[in-house]
Amino acid sequence: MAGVGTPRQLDAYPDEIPQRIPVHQQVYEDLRTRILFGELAPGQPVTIQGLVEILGAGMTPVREAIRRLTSEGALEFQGNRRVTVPTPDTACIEELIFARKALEPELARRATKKATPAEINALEEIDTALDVAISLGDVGAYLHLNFEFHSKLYRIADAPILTSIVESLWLRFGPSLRVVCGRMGTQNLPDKHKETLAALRANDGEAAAIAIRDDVVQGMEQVREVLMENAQSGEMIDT
Amino acid sequence: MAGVGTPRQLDAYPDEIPQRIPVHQQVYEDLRTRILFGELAPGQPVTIQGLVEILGAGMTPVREAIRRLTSEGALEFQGNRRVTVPTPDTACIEELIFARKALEPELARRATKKATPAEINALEEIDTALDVAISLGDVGAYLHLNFEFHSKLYRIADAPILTSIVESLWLRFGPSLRVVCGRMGTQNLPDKHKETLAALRANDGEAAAIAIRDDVVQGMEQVREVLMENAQSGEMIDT
DNA sequence: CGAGAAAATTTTTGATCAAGTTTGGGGCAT
DNA sequence: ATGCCCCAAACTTGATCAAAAATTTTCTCG
Repeated sequence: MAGVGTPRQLDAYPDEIPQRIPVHQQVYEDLRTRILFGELAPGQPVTIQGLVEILGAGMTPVREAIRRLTSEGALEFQGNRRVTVPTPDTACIEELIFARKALEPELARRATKKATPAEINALEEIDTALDVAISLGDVGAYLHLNFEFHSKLYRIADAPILTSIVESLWLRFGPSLRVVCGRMGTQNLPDKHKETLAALRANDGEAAAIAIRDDVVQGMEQVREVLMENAQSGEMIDT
Repeated sequence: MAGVGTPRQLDAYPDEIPQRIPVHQQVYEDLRTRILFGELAPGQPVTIQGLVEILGAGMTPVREAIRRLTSEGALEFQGNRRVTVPTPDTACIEELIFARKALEPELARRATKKATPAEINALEEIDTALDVAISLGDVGAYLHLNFEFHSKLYRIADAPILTSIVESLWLRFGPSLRVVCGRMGTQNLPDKHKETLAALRANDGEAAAIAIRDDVVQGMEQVREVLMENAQSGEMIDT
């Protein structure tokens, strides 16, 4: 169906800007989003031909997207030719915590120096929407908005290399975040966004760094807890 | 004197079971090595069809390798469909210095806890070969051995995520390292490998962390200097 | 009449797809 | 449980189409 007729335009958006986004890029973004927000569960196998069918794309673009995501740690070679969404173990979580604590406070520091009032307001809007999502128990919206808050902060920091590293870390624990929410709901998910916003407004880089560090630690602690529960119950089924 | 410095030989036996390494993997490793050791200069364009001809591989595997390396920051999209070896600017070097200082000392700390005497001896052997390469002015051997020293240290640390991040940082400044050597030779390239080895032997994680941090800072300072010289002379030609 | 710029043509390169080949693994028989 | 066979999925290639760069041509103006 998707390949029939004029190959000029993909069927989704008929009258958009002629900004030809390549198929491999579209597939990459689609898959990345799905992984980041837990639409693909940890351990789930990802096949090339499966994606070819689902997405209606050719084999080469799908292949490229998978390689890219594998490179970023969002997918994992499972030995022989097989690719899955990785299931992080305790040691991985340890590493993720260390890396996030080492890098994200610096991004907050840099963001503090560069943020304009308009940008801070935009961040606050996201955080307000986030509170709504939490009170409604809307897990999908929570995950999207939480990532958007941090992602926007990184973009303000204007540090492309650090940002790309940190976002690749998000891809590694993203699938686990939905598991966390499934386990403990959205109610018990405290964050330090208010403190971060206050520090940005006060132009206090150190306070922002501390707020983000606390936010990271809190979040990752919960991932660690749920992961260890899963590991215990998983051992009874597996092996 | 490459004989001493190349313990890397993969398969000494031509008709052994070939372990079927996929072409896309081979292309990836080949290209990665070339970038890491400066065989491709910063700014140099990298074309798919060029690689297809040079490497004698199909189009799809080459494409996959390029996507992977782009993802790791070893290559860069240059606007419209074109890919080049990136030329880092001052801001990039700043970020690289920060990230390396934030992550590599921790790898040294972890390596100290895990290193066996045999592993430390292997590291020392590499460092000895490195000294030989320096005294001979063999830039290629120097670059390979220097990377091998650090890479082996990371592997001892047994932290796959941190290691993959740090190695992707190496890919970003690798091309510049050869420029550094071309500018100032191998004589004035001090390192802290002796101090690192001593700390490993003394099982002193903090000392190892400090030694590696100093090594990183020294190395990156030189990259920064050469980069700034190049930026000045480049401005006169450009525009 | 010549020089420079804009337009058209050629050429090079990137993007996508579909077909052929190989391989790992699950299922079935022993 | 073990070993063989078949199939589905991965790997690879080459062809085809589109887009951008390079080159040539042509037109206009001084």
